[in-house]
Amino acid sequence: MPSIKQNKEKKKQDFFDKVFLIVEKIPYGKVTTYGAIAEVCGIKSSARTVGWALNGAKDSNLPCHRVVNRYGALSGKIHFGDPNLMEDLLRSEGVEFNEDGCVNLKKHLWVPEKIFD
DNA sequence: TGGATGACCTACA
DNA sequence: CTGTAGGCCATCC
Repeated sequence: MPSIKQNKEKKKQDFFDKVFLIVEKIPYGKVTTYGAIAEVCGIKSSARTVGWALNGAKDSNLPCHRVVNRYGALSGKIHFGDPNLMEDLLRSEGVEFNEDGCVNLKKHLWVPEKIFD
């Protein structure tokens, strides 16, 4: 029986590709959230999967340091190798932090466009 | 095929 | 506020 399994391979590549494109579009001095990316990717209910995608993105040239959680906390800083690297990069871009070490989403939150509309 | 993992989010006590 | 629980989707073994 004929099977078209190659379509499956393409799908996962598509998902990663979406996340890569969005993160790559994050402007200077701005940050976005996993939920926002997930929504644009079409998996709004699974911000978790977005983080997983970034897990592979950290090996890429993507500014993963501009991706934070809902509260603006640097939840993924540990995966940068140096926990201080993420904060230092954002501060270097003019991003402000709160006492809790969270990004001031009020001023630096950036929502990606639905490029897949 | 299915359990385990993951840089999350929301809700409830 | 903290802890617990469920969900959600993709990947690995």
